[in-house]
Amino acid sequence: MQDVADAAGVSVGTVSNVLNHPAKVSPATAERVREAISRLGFVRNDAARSLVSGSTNSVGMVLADIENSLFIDMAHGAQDAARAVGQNLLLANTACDMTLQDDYLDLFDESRVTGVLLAPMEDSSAGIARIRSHGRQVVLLNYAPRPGTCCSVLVNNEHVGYLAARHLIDTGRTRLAYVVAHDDYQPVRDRRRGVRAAVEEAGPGVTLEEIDSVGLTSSHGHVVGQDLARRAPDDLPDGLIAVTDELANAIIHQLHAVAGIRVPDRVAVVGCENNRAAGASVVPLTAVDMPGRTMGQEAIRLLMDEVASGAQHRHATVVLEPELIVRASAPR
Amino acid sequence: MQDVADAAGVSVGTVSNVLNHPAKVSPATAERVREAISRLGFVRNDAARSLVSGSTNSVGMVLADIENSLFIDMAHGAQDAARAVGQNLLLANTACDMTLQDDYLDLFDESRVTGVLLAPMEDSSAGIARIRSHGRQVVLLNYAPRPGTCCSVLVNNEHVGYLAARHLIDTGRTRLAYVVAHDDYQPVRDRRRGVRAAVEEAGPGVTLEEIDSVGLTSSHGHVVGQDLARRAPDDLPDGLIAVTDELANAIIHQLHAVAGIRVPDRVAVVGCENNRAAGASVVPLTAVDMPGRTMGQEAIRLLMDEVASGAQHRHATVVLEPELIVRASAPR
DNA sequence: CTGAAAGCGCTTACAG
DNA sequence: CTGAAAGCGCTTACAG
Repeated sequence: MQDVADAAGVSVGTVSNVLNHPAKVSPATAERVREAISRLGFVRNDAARSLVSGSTNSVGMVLADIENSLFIDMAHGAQDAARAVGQNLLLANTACDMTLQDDYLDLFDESRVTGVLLAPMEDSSAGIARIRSHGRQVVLLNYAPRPGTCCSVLVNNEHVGYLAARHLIDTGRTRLAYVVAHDDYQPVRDRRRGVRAAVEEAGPGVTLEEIDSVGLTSSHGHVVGQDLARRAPDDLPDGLIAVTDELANAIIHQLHAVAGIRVPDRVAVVGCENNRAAGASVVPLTAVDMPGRTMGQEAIRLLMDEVASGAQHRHATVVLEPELIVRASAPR
Repeated sequence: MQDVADAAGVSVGTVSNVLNHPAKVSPATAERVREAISRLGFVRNDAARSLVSGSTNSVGMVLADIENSLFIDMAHGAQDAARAVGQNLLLANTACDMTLQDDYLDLFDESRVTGVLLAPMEDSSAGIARIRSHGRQVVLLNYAPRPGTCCSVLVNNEHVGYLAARHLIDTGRTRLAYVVAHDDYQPVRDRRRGVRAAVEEAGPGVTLEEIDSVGLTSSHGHVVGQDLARRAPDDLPDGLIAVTDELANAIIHQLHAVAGIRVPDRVAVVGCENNRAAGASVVPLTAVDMPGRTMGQEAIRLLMDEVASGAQHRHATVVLEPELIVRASAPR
């Protein structure tokens, strides 16, 4: 910066002003300074800048699973909203590793980002409390915070489960099964509640069986599908809800393509996320859609609200409603 | 930091030493300092730190399309390799927007990251040259740089096309079609060359038709599929290569599920990326696999090499070989 | 082993 | 409108 100042025959204060407060500088001087900047290839040092100002123009977003299109959607929405308010969005993927998650929270904390968006897979109260205690703002996505600890954007996951089960019941299915795993993951737990509520509401004509899967991914779904395929025909459910799309698709594959148990004729299947792959599967998947983009946008809005209002900020929770997307695996 | 020093009854220099060079501090003092740090919730200011040291512990990665599992794989590989050398990986998604890409390149440049990994969709020489001229190291992924301008990690995309076509020819298909779009995207162009080479090599018994699609996504594939389905049976190719998996899956869907033209019996189909969705489609997709994780790892390796060797660094290009994954859409 | 001091590259009142 | 100076929070030789 001193070099630029020398080259333009001004002081560093003036160079700083043309960069930050152009109105304070005469046009002629500004022009000379700009010319010097580009001639010398000067790049403002962000570290020094944020050291003085105490803040940055970046929002950090920590995602538990960048493979999952829901998380990608949240990142997209957040990115759009962040840019609209002049913030850059920096992404970090923890791959469900809590140590990594803590590292990234600390990294963003140390680098004094404007704030942090966190979409975790496990309770993260400790990490949140840690960086909040340093004054770093955090908004939680898709995971309810301890009451009053921070802002959050949630989907009504109970309603996700409810919509899925209700659709099956409304289309005449009476023997429902709910395939679930990873019950310590809050959204999963909530969906179960909704499934149960819909079944109870339907009365004694509808039964619910809960099938525990070892995990939430394709390979786990294949196992569940194989088990189901080995059952006596009378033991088969006629409507199945899988807590993730990936699970649903794998089960459909085993049932429909491998074992010849027609979907949806014999078993109708509903997924719970409406991931990118939902429409592309063997039998296009009926699924309850999670509004990822909107979640990301809302999260940025809450974060900027909090940053702007300072001490008088009140934490808020935004709960978005899911929507059923009907496809072939469980038609109308 | 001064607060910590006061609380522990030492100077700030000593506090800095327990953080950075614990060996230089007596155990008792160090303990007192650590206690003060945690009691006061002190967080080291990264900006000040990097202002002094002139560098950071973060690598920035700019991705053109976070929706594409190839890019996600590259991020994963890079993340693993980065952590192994004590670097954090910061991700930025440009959603194929070159303005955004330039913004993020500049952001990482200004924040003095250790280096930048860039996986673009278009020629990015200008941006690369700009930040390289400031001494910022860049490694290009999946896009060949102007010769001698930076390190890069590529896949032999010509061989991708070759493997796809060759597999169809080897399994007895003689009327090949290659569905392509976005020919200004280097990997796409390279794949075409490979397809042509395999067909020429096969001699006059094998023909190749090139079908121009408007774009690379599902909706474009549906259009191509519909057009094909309307053809007279004799006009149909018996082997089809789509330049992306997404295109391939959409075409299969139209042909097989909608129009009743059996895949692979009537038309065998091969995709060119082996994306996450490849195995989950109506007819599981035979595809040429791009080694995304390895690409990310190699990119970090090249970057750290360059950082370590300074002026005497020679740019290198790592070319990884693709591999054919045979599934039902084009069996052995 | 510990402390005092310089300096990293900026921004921001404050004079002029 | 412009310049000189202080200070942001650290790290790093250098004395002691």
